[in-house]
Amino acid sequence: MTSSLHHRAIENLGTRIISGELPAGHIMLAEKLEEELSVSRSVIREAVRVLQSLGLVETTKRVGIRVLPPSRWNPFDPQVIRWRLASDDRGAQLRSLAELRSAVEPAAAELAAQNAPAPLRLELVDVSHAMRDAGHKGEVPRFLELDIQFHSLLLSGSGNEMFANLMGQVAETLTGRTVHGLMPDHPHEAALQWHVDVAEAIARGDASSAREASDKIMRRTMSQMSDTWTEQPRVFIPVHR
Amino acid sequence: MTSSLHHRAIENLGTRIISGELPAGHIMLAEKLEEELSVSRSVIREAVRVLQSLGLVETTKRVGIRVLPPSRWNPFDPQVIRWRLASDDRGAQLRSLAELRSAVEPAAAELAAQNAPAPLRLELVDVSHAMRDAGHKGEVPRFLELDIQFHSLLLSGSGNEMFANLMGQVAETLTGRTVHGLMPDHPHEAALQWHVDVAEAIARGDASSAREASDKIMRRTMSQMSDTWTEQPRVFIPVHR
DNA sequence: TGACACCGATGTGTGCAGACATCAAAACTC
DNA sequence: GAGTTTTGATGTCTGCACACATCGGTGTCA
Repeated sequence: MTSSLHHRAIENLGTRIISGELPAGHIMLAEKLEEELSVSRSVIREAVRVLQSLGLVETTKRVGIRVLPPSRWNPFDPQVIRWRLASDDRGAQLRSLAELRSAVEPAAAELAAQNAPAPLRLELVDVSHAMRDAGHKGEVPRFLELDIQFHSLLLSGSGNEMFANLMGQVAETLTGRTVHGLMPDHPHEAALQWHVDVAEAIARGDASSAREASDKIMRRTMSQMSDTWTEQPRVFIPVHR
Repeated sequence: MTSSLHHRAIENLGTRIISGELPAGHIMLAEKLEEELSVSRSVIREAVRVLQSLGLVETTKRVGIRVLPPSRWNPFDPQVIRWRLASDDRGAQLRSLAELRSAVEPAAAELAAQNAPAPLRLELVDVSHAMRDAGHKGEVPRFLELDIQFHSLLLSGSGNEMFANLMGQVAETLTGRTVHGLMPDHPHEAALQWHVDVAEAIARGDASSAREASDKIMRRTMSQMSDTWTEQPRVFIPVHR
């Protein structure tokens, strides 16, 4: 069902808005969109309604469908993130996600040490050991898979559904990092040990150690990635009063 | 346009799903919804599309409109958060937001110290001083207003649009805390000073001090609020493979 | 006789076309 | 300039054709 007309219309407009092809303030008419995409009124209307709920457009009678500025987009929506990752803003989006991750994961580690169910703790330890092995052997694809699983378990184990929801985005950034050759074949030895430290601290319920080790991982990750996006301009969203 | 039929339909179904009145797995028929809400097909269809994009329902031909379990909801969507805050899950939602905030704000403080534009830094210092005054004088409404502004400026100053987007939710939790009488008339003296410390550290570009002071605020806030939600069950979202 | 694969009937979402209602921007009048 | 009318876009309603997943019946084979 991923190629319904409705879905394709959303994809078409969403991509074009976020890429900047349809700039903020640009006005579209439902009728024009109908013929442009060769679909009926209902398809366009339903698509516009979804884009409206994502903060990408607003509709005004007697005017049309107005494209909204980036400050109005919902930056947490998975679709918006995906579109931004596919646009020129890719670097800025990756940086934002990395910053969010590095803030959240240590907190998730702390919470997981306090709340995670026992089986999850055991699995986390297993995965961390397997990561170390795969890292030593230079098994890149297997390492990536374990890496994703490790961080997913960590976020999920926090028992905070917002943290857990970041699993998907984290997986995408980790995959992207590997695919784009930003990962060495043999991960840093200390980083491997930190993953084990996080897992074992969580296993024994040591919240502050878990946070500390996770924080080390995140700080290293950030410093590794930061040179990729030093050129990305930052966006300061005004405080509305 | 906040009371269009479309909007009311979304509101009606969204609240009922998140409140649990329409449980996961429950199946609705578009036709039934039409007569139940006394609106036409197009209104229902557009509303269902939006709920679908929020992860609240899925549609299957020959079956109907199926309500999805909470693990599929987009926990970052402002509407979903609002509906959860209005439901029995209120406590769990507040806890999740507080945990997210306490993870993000220190990171935002660190980033703001590195990146915030100069005028924003100055305003932050002014607001922190005004907060201290209002706190001493026991001016509760003004303090709340300044508190919201302080934390909004902080998040906005990070230059991370995801952090900045949390302004709305933070404002709502701060307001809720005050309205529900969880805030003393005279805020803790140390907490007032910590706000000033954060602002001044940001003003002079001292990232680690800014983070540290912000961390103190967050840890105190968490320990203050934690007794309110100790009974809330945690939800562990399974890791899909 | 029983198990299993096939296949058509059924019901529901998806997509289409056209009409009228509504309402805010724009044009007009005074 | 203030108030009024016109206009043109979205909002809402309705009837229809189509796609297609599910279910139950039918036929085949062991």
